[in-house]
Amino acid sequence: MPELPEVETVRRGLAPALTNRVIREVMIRRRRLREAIPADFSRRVTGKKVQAVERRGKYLLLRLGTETCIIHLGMSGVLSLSALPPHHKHAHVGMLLDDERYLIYTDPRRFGLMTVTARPPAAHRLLAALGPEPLTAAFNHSYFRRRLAGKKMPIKTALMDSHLVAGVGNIYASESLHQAGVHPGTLAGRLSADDCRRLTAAIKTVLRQALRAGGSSMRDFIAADGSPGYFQTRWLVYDRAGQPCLNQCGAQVVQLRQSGRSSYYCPNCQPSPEMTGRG
DNA sequence: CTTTAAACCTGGTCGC
DNA sequence: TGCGACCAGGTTTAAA
Repeated sequence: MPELPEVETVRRGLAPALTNRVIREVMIRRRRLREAIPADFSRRVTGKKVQAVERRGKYLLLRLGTETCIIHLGMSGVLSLSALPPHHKHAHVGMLLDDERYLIYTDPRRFGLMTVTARPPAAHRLLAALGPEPLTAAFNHSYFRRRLAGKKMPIKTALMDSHLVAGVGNIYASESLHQAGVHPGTLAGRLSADDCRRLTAAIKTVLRQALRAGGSSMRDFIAADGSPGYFQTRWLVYDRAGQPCLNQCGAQVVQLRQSGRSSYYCPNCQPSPEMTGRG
């Protein structure tokens, strides 16, 4: 479950090692991921120099001059550097660099993706419809409120829509709602202006905190340098059903299911809208 | 149009 | 010990 902070942590870890490296050879051991790796992927990537490692939402972008390699880690994807070619059962792609190291893509659940585009990556179909980056000024409460207006889906579900805002996943959606004091079941279009303001701020704060902790969310997340990335942060509500709210309000964290996903909230700190006079 | 559910996939856990 | 049921997650596609 790499969300924005984890992907950004991977980017920061890999950028110094990959920038100015030339990809000498590409080894594809398994082509079928979320989408099949294109048949001409190896040809288009081999011999190219990595000019920059960028991120958009949860997508990593290896800028290769005329081409850009687009990588998504899905929920179990890991990028690592190795002295050995890919050999692990779920190591699907290896790229031999000109420093004799391999960039290895491992993804047991194969929800990830790897492709290449010659166009500006922002115009690629995977990125074109993404909402604003949550840590930029483009994502602000007036934008947020306008996009939520009239929506009848729960705010938790809306938060996870990458077309609304890019990079927020299941964990940080719950954490942001908790920090903002908004019940996850509140219909998106019924958030007050102040709710939108607090929630916008909470999303930014929660993501920045996780980023500072080095990316926190994956049970099976390994940072680019091989160290576990999740040990520093503790979530206030996520995965804490039945445990006391860490605001020490005396209530226990409640788990509910929304759109097939688990959500967690504190019934005291995040009162349901029916109880606030706004429902 | 909006919203929801199913699909993809593997590995870990839980109950029997 | 084994086995089935279920859960985790991001995103797209299909269905309602």
